[in-house]
Amino acid sequence: MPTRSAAQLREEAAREYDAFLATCPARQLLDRISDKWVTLIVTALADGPQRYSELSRKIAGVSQKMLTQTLRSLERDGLVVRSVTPSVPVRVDYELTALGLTLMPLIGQIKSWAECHMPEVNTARSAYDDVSASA
Amino acid sequence: MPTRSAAQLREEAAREYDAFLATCPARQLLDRISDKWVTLIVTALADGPQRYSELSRKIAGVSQKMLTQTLRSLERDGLVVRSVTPSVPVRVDYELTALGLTLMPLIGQIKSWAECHMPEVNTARSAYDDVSASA
DNA sequence: CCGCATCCTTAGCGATACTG
DNA sequence: CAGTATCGCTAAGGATGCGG
Repeated sequence: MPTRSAAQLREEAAREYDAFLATCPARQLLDRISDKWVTLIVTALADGPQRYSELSRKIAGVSQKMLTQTLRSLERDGLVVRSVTPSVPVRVDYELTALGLTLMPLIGQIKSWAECHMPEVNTARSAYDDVSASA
Repeated sequence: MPTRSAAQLREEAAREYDAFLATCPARQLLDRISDKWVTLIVTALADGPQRYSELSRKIAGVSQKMLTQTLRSLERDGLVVRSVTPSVPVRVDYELTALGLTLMPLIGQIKSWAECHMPEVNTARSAYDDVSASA
């Protein structure tokens, strides 16, 4: 049992790590989670445990390779657990861990933001492109 | 003046767009903002308007090319405004727009999460690597 | 100071084929 | 079903040099 609470440890971590520094581990972590496949997989898992094939179907356009690769990195970082049911054929489920659950809502907000603000972005793009074209 | 409020428009947009679909515009937008340089630039601009050189210094490890390129895409999407002061030498400032300000806190949370939960991720990685090594 | 253009290298990623 | 392995390409992105 630590002499400091989990919340205190996180405060210390926040002071110790700085993602603006190129060599800081937090920078690397930020690079990983700032990834489109991570975003889509984590939000897909918001609905609860999912089978590999379910994720594959839900996240349109993801290749086997990227799905497996990204799931592995999420598992390694402790955001996702992989559970194998040794039936025939094999059944594999993926689920967010407690840690993954703390990140999920944040990422979910990003996805929602993209969907909600699409019209404004489209407007901005048209305006920008018009000015560029007339130049 | 629209017959529907901005909030209503966003609700409609949320129903219309789905980032899980590969061809949906919201998917492309999500891909863009799920980018490490976007994350760092937007959070850097949280402190208010910044000069190009300030951003360059603050975001360690970013190349001129990526900084300029990412700023341009953010400008096109209406998240950032670029203002030029025609002095000699030229002074260029970047600032979040109203739209950018709505995204900034969400992205800021992601960055904070990475910094705060680094210890837990490190622990998870060690555990994962140990199991892999012993296999 | 700001940033565009060019070259060039790397590695991210998709497609395909094969296994328990 | 749920992967692993290999090939091959494209595009991201760094380095350098020039221009307003």
